[in-house]
Amino acid sequence: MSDSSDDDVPLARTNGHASAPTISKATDRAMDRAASKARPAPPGLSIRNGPVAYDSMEIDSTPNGTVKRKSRSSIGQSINYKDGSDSDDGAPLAKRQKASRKDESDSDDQPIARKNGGKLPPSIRETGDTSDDDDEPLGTHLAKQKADIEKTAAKEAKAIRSSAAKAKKATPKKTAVKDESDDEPPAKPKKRQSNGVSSSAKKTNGVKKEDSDSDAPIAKKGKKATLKAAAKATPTAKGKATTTKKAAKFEKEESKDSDDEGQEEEYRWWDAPKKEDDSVKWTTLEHNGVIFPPAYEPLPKNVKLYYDGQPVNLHIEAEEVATFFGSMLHSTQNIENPVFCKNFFNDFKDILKKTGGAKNESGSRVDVKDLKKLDFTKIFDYYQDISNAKKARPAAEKKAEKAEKDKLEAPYMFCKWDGRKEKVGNFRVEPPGLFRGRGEHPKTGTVKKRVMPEQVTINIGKGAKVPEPPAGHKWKAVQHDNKATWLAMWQENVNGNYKYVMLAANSTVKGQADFKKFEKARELKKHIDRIRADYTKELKSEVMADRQRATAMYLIDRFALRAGNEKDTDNEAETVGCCSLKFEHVTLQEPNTVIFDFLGKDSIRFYNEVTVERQVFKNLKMFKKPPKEDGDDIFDRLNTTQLNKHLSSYMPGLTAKVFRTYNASFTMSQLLQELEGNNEKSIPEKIKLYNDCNRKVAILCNHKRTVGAGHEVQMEKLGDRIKGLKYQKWRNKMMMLDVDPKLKKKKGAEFFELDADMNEEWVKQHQKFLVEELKAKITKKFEKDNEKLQSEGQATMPEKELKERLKPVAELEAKHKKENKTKKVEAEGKDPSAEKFTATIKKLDDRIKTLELQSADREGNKEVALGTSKINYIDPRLTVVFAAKFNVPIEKFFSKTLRDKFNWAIQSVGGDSTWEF
DNA sequence: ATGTAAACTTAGAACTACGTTG
DNA sequence: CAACGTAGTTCTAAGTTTACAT
Repeated sequence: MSDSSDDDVPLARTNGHASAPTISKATDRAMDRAASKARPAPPGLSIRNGPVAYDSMEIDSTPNGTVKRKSRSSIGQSINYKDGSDSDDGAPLAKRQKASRKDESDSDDQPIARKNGGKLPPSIRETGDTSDDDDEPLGTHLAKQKADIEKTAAKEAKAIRSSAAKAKKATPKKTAVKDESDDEPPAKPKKRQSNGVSSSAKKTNGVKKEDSDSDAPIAKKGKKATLKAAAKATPTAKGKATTTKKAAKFEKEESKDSDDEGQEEEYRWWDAPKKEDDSVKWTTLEHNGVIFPPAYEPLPKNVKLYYDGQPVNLHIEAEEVATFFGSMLHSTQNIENPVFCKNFFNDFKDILKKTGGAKNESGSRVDVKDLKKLDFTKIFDYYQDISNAKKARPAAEKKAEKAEKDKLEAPYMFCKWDGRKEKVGNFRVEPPGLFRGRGEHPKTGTVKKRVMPEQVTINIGKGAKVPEPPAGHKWKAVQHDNKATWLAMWQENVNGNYKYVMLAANSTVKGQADFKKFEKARELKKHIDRIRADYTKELKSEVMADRQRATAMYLIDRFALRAGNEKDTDNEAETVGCCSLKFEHVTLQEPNTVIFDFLGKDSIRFYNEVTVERQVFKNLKMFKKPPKEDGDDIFDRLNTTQLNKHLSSYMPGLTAKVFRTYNASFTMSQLLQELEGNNEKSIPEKIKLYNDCNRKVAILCNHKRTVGAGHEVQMEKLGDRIKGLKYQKWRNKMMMLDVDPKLKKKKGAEFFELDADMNEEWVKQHQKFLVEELKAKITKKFEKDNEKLQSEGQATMPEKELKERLKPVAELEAKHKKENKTKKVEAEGKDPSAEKFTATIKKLDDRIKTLELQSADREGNKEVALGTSKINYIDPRLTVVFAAKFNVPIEKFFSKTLRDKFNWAIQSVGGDSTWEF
């Protein structure tokens, strides 16, 4: 259908080509008819993500003139500013071959030729199973389970939902306890309030006691899990009679009810009744502000920047900028990135201009116009030396300094929030430096300026003492917004982003927010059936916008994509999420395989081959219909606002991101459930099982990490160690034979053969290695002993002694020689026996097994980051329950900080292993 | 409706501490 | 008992979402 760009309905996005506003039945039918007759594979994830090299993209996008967003050659690319030296191939994530995927990419959405008839891509077969309706990212088995569970859950949920809704409607509304309303000036407009500037304007309207709400309708019974704990702690929040406006303001109401016996004792908010209005975050707030980074320390006279071989003098401000670059010469990743260099150099030249330029020794101006002629190595070395010296200092000194630092920071570490001591997260103002944007960030390398107090806004309780700004300075503003949780804020100069000082993860506010997040995800369980049914229907909507929305929801639900806000392409790296997917990010293969390949958040590559429901496939094909081409949006009639608005009609607060939480936690819950029956296993094994589940979730969420350069080497080392053990095992077998030659018959010749992955060549190599190792060990010991003697003022041992000590080395060599020649191994040890050797072999076997396990584990793990999902997506209560059920101490899963962060989960679920997500 | 400021969560890399093990 | 690797922390960039302004 010709050009569709001229339609009445406004487009969600205005770049590039648009799709028609509606889809006629005829169009749909035509697509169906033309479609391949191949039987679609069951929809579902085909766990085929990862591979494919990432080097250049062959198609260099063909920006279609008009577009205002510049479309780059999508993914690929990875500019490889790798470590200079060897710099391999530049593929960022290591080796991976580019999948052949010969791309019928473009052709496929065209005239709908039936292309590869019934041939299914291999990945589809992997998903096996023919159940066609419901499914889940983690394979069909899990999928079915999920479907079942949900069906029932959803049903009862529906009942609960409707009755609950009714009940709610009646009471809580009034509960809102206005109070607010009569306040006059918007003492606290919900948000917005330009940088606190307004603060002054604010009048002291009596912060109408919001307390009153706390005693409102305690209708909410704590969830049952809470009950027993509640009994013990029972805060009786309602007892808070008073609250005469001002009275409560700064007084701790503690005095009254506070069951917080131990003053400082932890506030068990999870046992407390829920507040229905949580927009007010605090009533009193005291803190000490922020710590500014130390002032710049000029370089010593003898350390200079060089230009064109000549040392140059700089104004101190320019010098500081020079050190930003100079101190990171080791970071080839940045230093070799032309964008980084260009941005830095521009900024550097600016500051030079502003500060009088660079001067040579005789004081005349040096025109700095080529970055390549700048030599920072002196600066670099200087900082290296300093850091080395620092590291080398005696422990005591280090400790002292640490203590000093701690003392300095102590006042900032905690704040007083509603009278309780709470930990502050990031009280340090970010130091100046070079902005390190990720991926192809257009601004990477630009100077991030020093933040001055004049840029910092303080948010603090009305009656609290305002922290002193550094001498001679003042704050940008001081405000008292109790609907905000931050203590201080400033705007960074590079991108104009806001930076906030907030509380630490283990604080009450953060904990409550976290709890809320997971509860919301759990609530989604109750609506998911309806949502899915709806979008499934809407996949066929005649309204393009609705059809796109439904399709996007499908992708978000099924494949855990992020929402995908629109980005400012010339000031940010080009990454996408669901709503911002572009033509080139999705490849379609008949009959129903979709290949996603794009850069997501943090420029992390998302590569996934999946099978989808036929209708989804058809829709995507439609959304890619010509004249759309590279650079055009797939969902041109959808944006995240529209999507979220629709979602929230299903459930208050439902947004795209909730699906990720839901999916991750739900999946984890299912996977852990499958672990029932492993109770007898050892603790390490159970941990491993848990981690395996964790890993699957991480893969689902596409949480990656770059594999360190050293990893390859280490894997090899590990492999060698395993082989070494296998070799020892073999030797032991041979020794058995030496003791009792008859065993050969008994056990079969095969038993005594060398492992398949080793040959004589390798053995010789290994023997050499063993010899060297022994030699090194002895020599080292000798030297050490000598050193010791020397320090004690005694005579050192002569070389002769070393020779003597090295005798075993020669013996070992001889032994090897002999063994190689005779093909036999003489039994070692005193009274050797076959039994003894069997025992050692068994031991060796065990070690080999663990090492192999570890090796596989590490390999599988190398580019998957488990932490992110554990910290942000998996409901911690799942882990707590698992730990309890399987008798594994929670420390095995949660580090100290995580235990603090998830204290609410640990406490509220406790030993109760019946809790379910 | 749409654009934008603001606020808060999520994210991987860099740095540091710490337990293991040769 | 140092050296090493990894696990845990810190840092701050990069998302999402909300609500206000227009």
